[in-house]
Amino acid sequence: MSHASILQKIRDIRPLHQAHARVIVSNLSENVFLCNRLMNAYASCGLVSKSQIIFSQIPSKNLVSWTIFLSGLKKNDRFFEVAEVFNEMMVLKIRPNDITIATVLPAFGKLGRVLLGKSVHCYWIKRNFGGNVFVETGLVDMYSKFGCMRIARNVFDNMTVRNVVSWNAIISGYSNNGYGGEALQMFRWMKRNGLSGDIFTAMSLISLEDFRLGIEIHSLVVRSGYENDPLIRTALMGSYINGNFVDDAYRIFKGITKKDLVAWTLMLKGFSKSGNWRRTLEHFKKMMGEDKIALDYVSLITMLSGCSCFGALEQGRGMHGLVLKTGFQDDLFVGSAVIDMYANCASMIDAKKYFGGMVEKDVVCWNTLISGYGMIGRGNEAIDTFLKMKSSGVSPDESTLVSVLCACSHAGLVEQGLRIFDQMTKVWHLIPSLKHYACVVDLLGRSGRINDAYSLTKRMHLQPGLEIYSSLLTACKIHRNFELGDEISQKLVELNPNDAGHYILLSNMYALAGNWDCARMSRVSLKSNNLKKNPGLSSMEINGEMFTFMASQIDHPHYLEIRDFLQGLILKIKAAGYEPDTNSVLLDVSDDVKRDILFHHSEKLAIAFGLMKTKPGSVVRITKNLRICDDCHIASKFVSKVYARVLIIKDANRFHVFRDGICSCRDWW
DNA sequence: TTAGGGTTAG
Repeated sequence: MSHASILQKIRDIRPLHQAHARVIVSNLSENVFLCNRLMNAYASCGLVSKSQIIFSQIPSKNLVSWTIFLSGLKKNDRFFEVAEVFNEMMVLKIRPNDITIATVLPAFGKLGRVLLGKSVHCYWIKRNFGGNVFVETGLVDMYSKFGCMRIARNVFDNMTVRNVVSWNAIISGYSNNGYGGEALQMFRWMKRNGLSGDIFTAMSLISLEDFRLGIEIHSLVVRSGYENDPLIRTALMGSYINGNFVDDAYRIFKGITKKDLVAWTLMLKGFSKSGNWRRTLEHFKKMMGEDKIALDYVSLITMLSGCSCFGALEQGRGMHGLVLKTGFQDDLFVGSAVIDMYANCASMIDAKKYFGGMVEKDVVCWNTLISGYGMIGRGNEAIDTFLKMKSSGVSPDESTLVSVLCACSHAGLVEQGLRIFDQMTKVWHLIPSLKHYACVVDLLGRSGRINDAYSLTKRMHLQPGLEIYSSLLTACKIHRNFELGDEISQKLVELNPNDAGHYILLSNMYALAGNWDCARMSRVSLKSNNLKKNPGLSSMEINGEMFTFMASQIDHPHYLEIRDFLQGLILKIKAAGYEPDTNSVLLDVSDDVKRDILFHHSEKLAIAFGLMKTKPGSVVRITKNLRICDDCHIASKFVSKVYARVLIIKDANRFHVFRDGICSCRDWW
């Protein structure tokens, strides 16, 4: 057999090294044809560096050498280098052919290199002699990854030849971009064209989370013989987790004989998404212990983001340690997850320290740090960080503006926020989105300029949506503007009749206005629509263990000791001047009942438990899933003074740091 | 030429 045909078949490293040695011994190491085959074989074994060395030593590279080198990089997920090498080709005026183009398009899609992708598309149109199903499918896939579904569809519609891969590209494109209906329509159209779909089609359809498709997908999976395919199973798990059916996902997980990293990581997300931190931790320990799974950057990010959501600082520090141990400290994604974890655990010193130690910082890292300062009410430091970011040469993006505006809003820096908004839109030519407008409405509304906020929503070039009206309604509630509040609430309910939050806000507002009939009516419509209010939960981590408290939860394992402690606590803070704010109880009941409800708020249970179980003088950290109520806010200030403790409470919006009778939010929230 | 898990802002 010739050297060439041997090389084509080799897919193992050892025989490949032997064959390579023979090529060298036979004095053939300058033969382009053989070198190309060698490069291909090395890349297929995952040894891109070898392939790179051979490529650099070929004296007269041809187009095939370049294409094989690019394809090796792509096969090994080295997309950034694909773009670099392709650019080099362009500089050297080497003209790519159809195969080269079909090779690089997916890399451009994954990298989000829109301009580069479009210019290659133009080049291909100019020199095209007819259709090419590989290039066209690559284009459909690339534009789908860019989120440009119109262009993707246009390319797809103009294809003269389509295979199952082309159909999969357009179906997954629609599915990944949130167009479930269109994905389904294309699937039906594909079937009418005589194609039944394969495992890729099934994966895209599974991720649609449309359970009505169940039987159809199931039969497709069975027919294609992939019923037990681990990929199909993990896709199903993901779908269940997105739909909040964690136990169903876990059932599938248990049935997988060889569980890989993706399956393990998915369950981490599932447990933490369902609010079960204890189970998340148990799962993680199992994953690290008995199954000895090596962590990668995605699994690290998943755990870090869990610690961040639950405010689990001790566990978070442990994860930080694992980041260093596994060598991911220079990864940008992991970096922003670490910064976010520290920021969400109210430890800005650690967040800033990690940020400072990063070799390279991208826009997400900066944004994370800015919003971290924002959440804790350190608005000036957020603005300062924003200015440093600009002078360091990193361009702000849409999220930067959201982070800065939020920070200004939390700190009451109205003029500064408005100035930055003005500058970003006029000088940086950033087109404001609904989110930006929602931030500005929030900024104006909180400071009492409700009319300015309202007229902005009428002036802007976009149709106001849920976000804008929610911000307005919150402002109406804070500043007791019941008339406008009523008008806005009606709009919110019309826009989304299934959101319990709007009914609650409306009911609370009527209650504040003393209009108990309307308040009751709003709660009745909540019930008649079968909607449930999210229960208020406060949680805290003590010695790495998470404790969760729900309002009036008398069956809590620590209830009796908490109740006794709480009685003493109330007496002590009352002696210091605390008066229960019964207005915070938006129910039409007697003052005695109101006080009883107030004293059993989840925050107060958590505070009592925290004071009992932690060392005197140490910081008590609590995370609440909803906004902290007025009375708990007042009580926390007294507790911080009377017990000489720092209380850090994170609510749905921001942090409140109570120290010596004062809150860091300066009662601005 | 198509594939499952991931970071910021509300």
